[in-house]
Amino acid sequence: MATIRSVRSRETLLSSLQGVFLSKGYEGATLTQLARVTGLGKASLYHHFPGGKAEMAQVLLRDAVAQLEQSAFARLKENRPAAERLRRFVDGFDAYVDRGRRHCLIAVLGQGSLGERHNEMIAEQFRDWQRRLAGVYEETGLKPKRAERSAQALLATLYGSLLTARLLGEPEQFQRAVKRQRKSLQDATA
Amino acid sequence: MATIRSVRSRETLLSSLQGVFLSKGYEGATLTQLARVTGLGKASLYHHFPGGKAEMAQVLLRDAVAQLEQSAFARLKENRPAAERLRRFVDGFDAYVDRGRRHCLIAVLGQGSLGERHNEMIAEQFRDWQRRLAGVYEETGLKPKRAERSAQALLATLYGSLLTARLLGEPEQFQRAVKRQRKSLQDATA
DNA sequence: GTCTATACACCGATAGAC
DNA sequence: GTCTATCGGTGTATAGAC
Repeated sequence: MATIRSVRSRETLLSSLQGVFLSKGYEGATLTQLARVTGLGKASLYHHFPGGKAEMAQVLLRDAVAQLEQSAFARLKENRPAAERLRRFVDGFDAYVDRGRRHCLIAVLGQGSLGERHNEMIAEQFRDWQRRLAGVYEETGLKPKRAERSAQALLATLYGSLLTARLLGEPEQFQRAVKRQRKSLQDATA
Repeated sequence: MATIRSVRSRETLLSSLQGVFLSKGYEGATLTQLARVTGLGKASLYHHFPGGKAEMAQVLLRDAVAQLEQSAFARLKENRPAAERLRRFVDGFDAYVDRGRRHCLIAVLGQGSLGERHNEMIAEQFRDWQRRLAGVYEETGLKPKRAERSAQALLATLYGSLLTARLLGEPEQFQRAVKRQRKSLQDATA
């Protein structure tokens, strides 16, 4: 079912769908909009996603987790000094959200009504990410408790500055927050 | 139109409606649900809010701004040392979101599709709040630039830890973040 | 794999009795 | 001020031709 061309097409298809869910949320995204941005008819969407809107969101969610993993969290495993890995993680997150101009689909769908099982999956994923971040903080010399706190604080700062920057309509605020984080990670291990 | 009893009733009415918008978002909240939680028929809701769902959200939004102002930001104007006012602001925010168990309606509706005018109103409100926070930080001895950064960082931390704590289903994470903020505000001016 | 046409439920909203 | 009944519109989803 997946020819070489269709693999690329599927990526652009998913990307178009993602745009709608990002800006409208799960409930706000309608099949009419989803069909329009993809250039397909509604019925054609059901060929690609027999489960309808719920399946689209599910696929996009897994996709977003994979992308964020690849863009950001994978860098925690590189063969570099711990502090440098943390800095590169921050940069990866920065890139994933397009420097504050785009929201994170996981956060968008995680607050919504996609069902308890999905929320639990997202929570599990976040717990894993926090653990891994804490592990790297430990490598920089922090005690476990402090490392855990730093990991939580880092994620909170990234998502929080993304949120407030978007509420304000000023992506620059997010960029400045990222810059500060980079700086503080630099200083901590200078 | 507003007898003494109806004033109290209106508060509980608004509170019920708020619960639906908080958990379902604007698009996700249906008139059927809104009617059910209030114990009224759909048609009766239109007596209280002739503008329908949009008016309910608008009223609730203004209400939330007023509540957050009263619970938290008003404390920045008290006759106390600046650092103590900041600490009391944090505690007020903590109380407003019920120690991390409840989301902030402004953040929920702000990301949504309530129209450009509302988003601009929310952005303006946040800018004002940031300015006022920065002003108090200046009073603690910080230079304007640093004060502005601290204000942005404080709001980002509060909203970010609220977001991540809720994604994780662990309000305790928010409470710990609040505790840390209090502590750092204590140390900064010990 | 995409389309047109359509089913059918539910949405927001209104009419009008009480 | 609340209700029942109902409207028109749109939402998700499907049938079936091509």
